[in-house]
Amino acid sequence: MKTPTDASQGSERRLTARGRERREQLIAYATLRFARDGFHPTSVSEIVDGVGVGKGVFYWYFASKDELFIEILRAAQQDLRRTQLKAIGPTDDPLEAIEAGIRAGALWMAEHPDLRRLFEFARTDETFAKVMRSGQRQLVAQAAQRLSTAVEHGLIPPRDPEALAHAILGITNQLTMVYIDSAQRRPEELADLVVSICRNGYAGS
Amino acid sequence: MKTPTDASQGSERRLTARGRERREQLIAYATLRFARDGFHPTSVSEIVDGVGVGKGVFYWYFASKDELFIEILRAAQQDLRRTQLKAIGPTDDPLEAIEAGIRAGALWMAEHPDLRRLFEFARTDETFAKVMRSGQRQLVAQAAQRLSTAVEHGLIPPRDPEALAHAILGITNQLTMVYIDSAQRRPEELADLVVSICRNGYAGS
DNA sequence: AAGTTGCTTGACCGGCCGGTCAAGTGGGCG
DNA sequence: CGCCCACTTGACCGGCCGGTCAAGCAACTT
Repeated sequence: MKTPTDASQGSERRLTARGRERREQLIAYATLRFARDGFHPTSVSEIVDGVGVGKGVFYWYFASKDELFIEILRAAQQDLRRTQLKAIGPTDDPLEAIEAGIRAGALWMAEHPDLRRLFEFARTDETFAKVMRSGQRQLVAQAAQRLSTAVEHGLIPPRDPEALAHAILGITNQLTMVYIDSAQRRPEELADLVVSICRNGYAGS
Repeated sequence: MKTPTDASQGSERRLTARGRERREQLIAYATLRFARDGFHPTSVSEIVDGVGVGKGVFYWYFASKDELFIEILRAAQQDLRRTQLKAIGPTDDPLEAIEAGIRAGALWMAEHPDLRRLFEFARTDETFAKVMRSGQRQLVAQAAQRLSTAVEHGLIPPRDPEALAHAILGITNQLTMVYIDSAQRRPEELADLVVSICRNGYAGS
């Protein structure tokens, strides 16, 4: 939060290898607890107890409980976006790119249930909603770009690309929740389903 | 709310007209605050202060903060379901029924932003998630029923009706969030968009 | 050896939390 | 009129919250 150019990292302190390790340990355990019990119900004391360190350790690495949470969110959003871009690769076919993007998104959601739960909560809390909106805007922009290209090439009927991108997001989130958390299907199965419904709706061919 | 068949209510108190009014007042104000500031960050003290009564009044009408929240959720879910059923009416045409259901759902979401926000939070908190799952199951069952009928009549291609119902829910939630909360479009505009995307996906005719 | 700095400890702080309760208050009804 | 009871009050409770800090420890550098 000190370097004006770096938006995502606290990186205010010089850390040794041991320090970086401790930091990651705290992040990992906090992610687990926030996902399982919720952000507000999980206290800082519980986190440090769970890791087996004193309370001061937490405030050595993070300015506050909120800041830790925001860092978890930012890192997860970045990972999702990068995973999606990598999965698409350098394709020329817009339709193929769209499908690959949807599939990668669904797979990421399926494989990161904890982070998904954090996302869902964060959207409902005004303190974190703006972080979520920022990340979601980038994700939607990526997808809308590809959809727009497909419209220009006449590959799909003309429709608001942003609306479609949001719809894809909504389908992915909802179906992941149902088919991964409740019914415990395989991620690939989920991805196929999401792609199919996104493409065709309920009346499509 | 008093009928013994209603599983949501426990031992009720005999309320006078004045009592019922006070109760509704507390529910209304709590809904407002929970939606604006979140459930955990809003204290019981803030609620009674906002209404202008002593703290004991709250616990005269509600057993706990959690119970009040659950009652708000149950009532809202019921209202959504009833609104949807009423909007569909006694139609014979399955496709028409599906579209009317989607439209009514989207309109309800657009017209009840506070309750929508409560729903979103409640899904992320284990204490309330089971209430939400129960309500959502009923909503999805209603929709899946209609979709299933449409498949049987050969009006739409065969696909898992439950998956479609969940997809519709996901699209509705996501697009409402974007087009009502952020961009402030008219509810009817949103409803049209949701119906169109649900029916056709991104590649549909 | 002495100094520097990264890291750790855990008692402590003021404040707020959800919830309780003994003591009223007041409106309707016999 | 007098009583009952639905309703209201607000001080109070034990407990936990996020966050602080003086002090100690450990691993390098000089």
